[in-house]
Amino acid sequence: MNKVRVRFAPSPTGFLHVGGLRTALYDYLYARKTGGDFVLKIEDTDRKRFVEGAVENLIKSLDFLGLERDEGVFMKDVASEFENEKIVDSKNYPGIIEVGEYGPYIQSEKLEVYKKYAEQLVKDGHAYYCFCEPERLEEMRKEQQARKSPPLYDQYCLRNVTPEEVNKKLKENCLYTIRLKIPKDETIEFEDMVRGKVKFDTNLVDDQVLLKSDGFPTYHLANVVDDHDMKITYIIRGEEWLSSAPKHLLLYRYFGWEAPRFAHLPLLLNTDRSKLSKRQGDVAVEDYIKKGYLKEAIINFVAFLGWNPGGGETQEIFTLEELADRFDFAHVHKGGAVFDLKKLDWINSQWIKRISLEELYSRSLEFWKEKEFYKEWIARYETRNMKHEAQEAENYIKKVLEVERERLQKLSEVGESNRFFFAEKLNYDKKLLSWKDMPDEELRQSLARSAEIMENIPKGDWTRENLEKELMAACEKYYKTQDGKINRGSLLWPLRAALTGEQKSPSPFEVAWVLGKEESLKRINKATELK
RNA sequence: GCCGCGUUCGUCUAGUGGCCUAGGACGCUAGGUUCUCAUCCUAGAAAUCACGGGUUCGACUCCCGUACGCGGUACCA
Repeated sequence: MNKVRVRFAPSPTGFLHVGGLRTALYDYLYARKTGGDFVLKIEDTDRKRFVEGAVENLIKSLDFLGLERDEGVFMKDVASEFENEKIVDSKNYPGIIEVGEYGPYIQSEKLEVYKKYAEQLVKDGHAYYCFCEPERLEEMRKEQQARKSPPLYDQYCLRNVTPEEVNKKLKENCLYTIRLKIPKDETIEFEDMVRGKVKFDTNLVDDQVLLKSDGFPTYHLANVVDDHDMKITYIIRGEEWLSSAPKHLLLYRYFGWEAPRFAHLPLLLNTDRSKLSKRQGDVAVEDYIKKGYLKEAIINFVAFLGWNPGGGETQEIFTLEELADRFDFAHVHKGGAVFDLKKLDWINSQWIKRISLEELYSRSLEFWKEKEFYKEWIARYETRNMKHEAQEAENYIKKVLEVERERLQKLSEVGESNRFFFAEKLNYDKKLLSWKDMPDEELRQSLARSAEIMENIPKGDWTRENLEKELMAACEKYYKTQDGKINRGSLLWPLRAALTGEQKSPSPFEVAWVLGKEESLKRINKATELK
């Protein structure tokens, strides 16, 4: 059996779209699962929609997400990773290389190839030259609409332009296109990997333009030609391509090539069930990264939009490797899936709890750096201008993160609800300190007891565990009621309020641990002096 | 309009003719743990399986039709 070869074929019209990511992901997963090759090619035949920098952006996004490719288009700086492969510089994109023996992997770089194939089709009687002008075509379509008949090219040039006239016009450099001649009265049938048997009546298929008057091929020609050149065995793409599949199948037949298998994926939808669009929220993967979503979460979430591991599996958090291990087309859903942010948020919070503290720190750093309170706090460190201060600041942030991670949904929220960790002084009303309207005297006593306990914990033993142990012991000692219950709030609430100045926060043990002995005692002291 | 594809709790989905008085997850509600918040745990509400006909001893599952949604209908991909 042939090796599985799949490809992701984006057009460089902007950023990586989440729909595109889902397609690329399934490509990647299927290639990994089967031990096949994953190829990246670029479909840049539409010059009107081309966006500068889009190719580079696409590559970087895929790299960032960890969807590694075996072949095709790469950034130049990874050239050294391919030892025994054929590598060429891209003709049209500086800084980009093409790796593999079946290139070019960029459509704009093989224009002559498509032209040659289109002309061969004409020679074989499966395509013809068309000199119709856009205006006539449009009028014709309007008429067909009005007559309620299917909008198809009327084959004017096939019927009325003689071979002699064709030659003459060609010599005169008239603008022309080449159209595919669709046979009449035939049923094109194929087995889609997600939809099963799909049928089309060729009488309703248009004589598609294969070669445009600007010399560029259309998607239909280019796609078929280079999927064949690249020995692609499985075409995984969005459902929007399903209707043009018969044209592609015909092309494979006319060229005498074996057609690959198709898998048409269900669409990603807006909340109103229309095709996912910018209008109703973010569609670029980059936007989600900027909002503080982890790549693991985005991949995890997107993988489950249209696919599931089946068999009563209740676990939903999977790594890329685990997904690759389980992926199959049998469990790809047929219906479109709504992109539900709530679930993404949950998956993201799960991943925030799962990655290492080191990872959490380095990935959240850029978000910290945007916050005013962080900037001010770090500036205070920097004025001290000592080498070890930077390390100290990093350690402090890591402690904050350790305490904060279980309540974080997105990286962008980092520190937001715990600004007291970074404040020079707290602003709060004295009333906040009091637990259930406790009298002043009792409050003073409560804070004094906390302070005393903490004084007695040596700096070296300043851990969350020790703080909790000692403070809890004090609760039992001082605040046990007659019926044996322990009124922990009497000690813990004033302490926590003094430490944070907030109604809600992490526990006093955690806060004191992060703050350190000195700062904790200072804050308790300040609270005591409040009027 | 024409062609194609689809349709199970609000959302993602399990389900491949009897295990389904339809299961899980998110979200929601209630309770528990708890000094507060979050986490965590437990419970609950939530789908007449789009609708109507068949086929079958038996259908969410197969067939036909209808409705609705979406996609395509370009010298865009």
